[in-house]
Amino acid sequence: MKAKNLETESVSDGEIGGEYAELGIYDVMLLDDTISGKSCFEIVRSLRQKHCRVPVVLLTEKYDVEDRIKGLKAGVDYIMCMPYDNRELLACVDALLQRITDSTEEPFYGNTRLVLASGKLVCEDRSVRLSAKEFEVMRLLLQAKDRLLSKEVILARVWGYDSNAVENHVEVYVGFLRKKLRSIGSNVEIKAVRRMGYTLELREEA
Amino acid sequence: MKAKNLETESVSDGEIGGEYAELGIYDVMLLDDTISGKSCFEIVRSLRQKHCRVPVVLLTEKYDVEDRIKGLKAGVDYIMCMPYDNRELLACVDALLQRITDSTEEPFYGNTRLVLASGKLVCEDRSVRLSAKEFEVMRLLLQAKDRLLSKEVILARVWGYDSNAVENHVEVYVGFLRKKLRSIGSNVEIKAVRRMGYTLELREEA
DNA sequence: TCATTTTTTCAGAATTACTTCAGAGATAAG
DNA sequence: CTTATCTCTGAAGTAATTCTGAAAAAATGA
Repeated sequence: MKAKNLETESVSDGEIGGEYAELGIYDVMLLDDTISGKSCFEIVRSLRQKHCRVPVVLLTEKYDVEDRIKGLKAGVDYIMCMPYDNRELLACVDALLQRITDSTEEPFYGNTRLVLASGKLVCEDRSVRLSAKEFEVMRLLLQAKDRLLSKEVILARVWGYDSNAVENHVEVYVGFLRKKLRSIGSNVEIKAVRRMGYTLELREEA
Repeated sequence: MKAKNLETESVSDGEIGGEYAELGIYDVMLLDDTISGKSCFEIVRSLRQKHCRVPVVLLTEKYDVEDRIKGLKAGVDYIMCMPYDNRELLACVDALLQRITDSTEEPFYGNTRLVLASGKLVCEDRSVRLSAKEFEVMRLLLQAKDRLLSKEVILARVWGYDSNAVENHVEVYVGFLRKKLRSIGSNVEIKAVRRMGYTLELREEA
């Protein structure tokens, strides 16, 4: 599902849905109570534990206060009982999407900031323009802060999970970004963690 | 058997199945009553005596209350009569798997914590990055808490039960981890128990 | 104590993963 | 159409992890 003029994709197995969500390529997740596999609560809880903040709407068969509490505790954003009013669902999805688009804070790390409006990487008084792909990769890294991002996830989010891009693309773009970071005297370093992925670190001063 | 999209492996001899299970590389064990070799009860009892907590589902031919009680006492987690409802079996396996997957909390011991997202071992304000293999071994040890882990089990889970890695690999990696634990001032110690394996302990203060 | 077994440590070798580069293909702008 | 920029590709170079075998140290038991 991407922005408005909602594109959707559905899976019937809860486990797999969870895996998809982790890829971080969706904007909102609708969870049906009657789904097979793990319980909805489990899916959400496990997503949250993995720091996946995708908004989740739970569609449930019956109204049960206990369940609702459980759901919310697990990290569900909104719960709707069937039969639900379609307009409410749409409104709710809109509201949740809003939250994302609203979070237009400029991501930063160390002395370096990514200016979304101009697509530039800024460090004190120096700046450098990023290409579209460079921008996407840099944004992901900045949003992850000091968490580790696997190449798989970066590929899925920047190139799309069904593209035929390979991991070398990520490596090449990380190379571009490193050069640009150096060129503006940033103290941010993109560190490769062998077999695990990439993460940001502050450059050690000599 | 791994998470969902269940991978399975089957053996027809109870004795051997028991040995496999002890390796600790399976998530759930389905035991068929009609199996040859030792009785199911024996297998389970012996596993439990060896502190192997792998969830066991017993599939039994006939409904016999006495047997059921016997099974549960032996340490079986769930009993199903044939012909059983596939959905019940799936639900039950799911629930059991859940117990495992739920332990996605960041494992810790003493003053030391393994941060899954960044792949770092953290102790108060100091931290150190682990390599992929170091990470796996440390995670196992932390998850085991103060239970004993044999080198055989560590090998099977980190290197795979069919790899040709030898016990020295485990010894070497335990060495790496000890050095890193010391480097961040952790009070956790990886203690070797001769002929048995490794376990975590708090370092004695002088 | 001494002999034996098991664990620890180490240094170098092998392997695997990452980095870089040069150039080809695409796409967009002038 | 030409030029410039961005993106992709494959190959070659580089570096870090992982493995290996052997020697040293520690534990066990006679």
